[in-house]
Amino acid sequence: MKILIVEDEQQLANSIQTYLTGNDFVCEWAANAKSAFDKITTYEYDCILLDLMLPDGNGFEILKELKRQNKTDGVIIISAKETLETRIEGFNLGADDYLTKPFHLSELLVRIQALIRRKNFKGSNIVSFNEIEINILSKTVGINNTPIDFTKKEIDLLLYLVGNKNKVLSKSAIAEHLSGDMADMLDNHDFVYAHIKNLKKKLNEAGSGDYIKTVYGLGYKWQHD
Amino acid sequence: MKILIVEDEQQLANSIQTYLTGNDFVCEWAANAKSAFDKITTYEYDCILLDLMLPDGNGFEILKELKRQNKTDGVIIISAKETLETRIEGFNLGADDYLTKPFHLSELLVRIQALIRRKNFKGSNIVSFNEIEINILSKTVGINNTPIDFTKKEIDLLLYLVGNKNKVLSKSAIAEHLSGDMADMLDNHDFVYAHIKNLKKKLNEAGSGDYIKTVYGLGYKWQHD
DNA sequence: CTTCTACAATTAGAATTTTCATCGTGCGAA
DNA sequence: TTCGCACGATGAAAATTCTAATTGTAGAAG
Repeated sequence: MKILIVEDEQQLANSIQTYLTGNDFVCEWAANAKSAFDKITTYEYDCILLDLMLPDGNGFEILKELKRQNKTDGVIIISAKETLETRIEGFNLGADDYLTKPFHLSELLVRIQALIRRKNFKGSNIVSFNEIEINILSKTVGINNTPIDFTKKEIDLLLYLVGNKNKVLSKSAIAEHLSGDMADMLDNHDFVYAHIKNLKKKLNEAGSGDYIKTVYGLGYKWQHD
Repeated sequence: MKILIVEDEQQLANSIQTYLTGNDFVCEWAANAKSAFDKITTYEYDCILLDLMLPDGNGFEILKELKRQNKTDGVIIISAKETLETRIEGFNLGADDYLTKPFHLSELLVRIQALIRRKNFKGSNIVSFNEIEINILSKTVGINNTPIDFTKKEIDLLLYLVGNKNKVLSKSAIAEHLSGDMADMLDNHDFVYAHIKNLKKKLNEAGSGDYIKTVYGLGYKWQHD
């Protein structure tokens, strides 16, 4: 895990570096905007800690450049400015997190770890489980190395169930999950029956039967070891 | 805006209260778990600041009670404990945010404001704009007081455009927004054309023409004052 | 001004998602 | 055990979303 620290105060940069190195990260340091520019265009980092106030330029310029290069994933802004505006501008430019100075190093560590977890999950397009292998991007599922086509909603449902294995998920929870953003509550959730049925059917045909259990009155669960 | 401060250190509670009152919030203070219990079952708060370590009980107990009462929306945990575990447990119990002591009061304010914005946006199902009024729940849109039916994706697109008025949104950004979770990048985004066309058509028929401008080579924008 | 190219609009149709009506089944009460 | 009822399953139709093929057009280049 490689981290770039863009920060002009040497004291702070040093203590961050020491702390992170002690937690198995590899750190590099850029003390000004120019140096930061050079590094981000040349190397790849898992995470960039970006101070907004630099001696030779504004951190937002760097953020814009990162956005142009499509590398905003993994940026944590570190700033003493704490107005809502700068915060919002940071997020709009694609930063992932925002930390106001002064902060605890442990707080920083937690956020870096959370960010890397998010990033990895987002980056990897394969989720596998027993004889089942799901490729989220291509919307295909392999069962015992035979490819099966599922629709987007079917994969979504499958992942939701698998991700909560041995836990009962209510019909309304599933409905909310599948329908994405818009909240429901008073809506019709019967389409869940249809998706459950289709998913069960396709799994059966592929030989992966009986993972999905109906729990009468409560919902469904993915049952397994 | 009413805020409950659950915190046993009087010094801290006082300074929070003073600061927030100065920023147009109404504050109440609970110095222990028992008092907090009484208040949350009796009154409604827009936001609850919850210290985890209290003289007569653990803050998690209060959080559980809030969950049981379905009032977890608006809880910010304030704690000196800063392990990943307590943090995760807090989020699992439905807390909205987590702040480690010591913190800046301005940081707290920003978070409260962000939280209340989220909460309001989530709670309200009506978004209105000029002669257009959108009810997210019923998936209906009124234009000049005439109801028009849009599909879910059409409303989604409409809201996305309106929410970014006068900003150009690229085709791929729109595609990503509409398709929900799954990341694309290398995928076909032509379905955006279809939705844009349908939306334009329905808006036109309702007499609200010409808000959506095509910006050649860049995307689309909702143009307005 | 004409041509060329890349992007956008349009249309029809395929695939998916959702709704609706009907039927089957588990579980509690008599 | 049998009945009744609420919940789940099913199949087919309706609605929506997405794809694919075609046509139209803005803007750059000659």
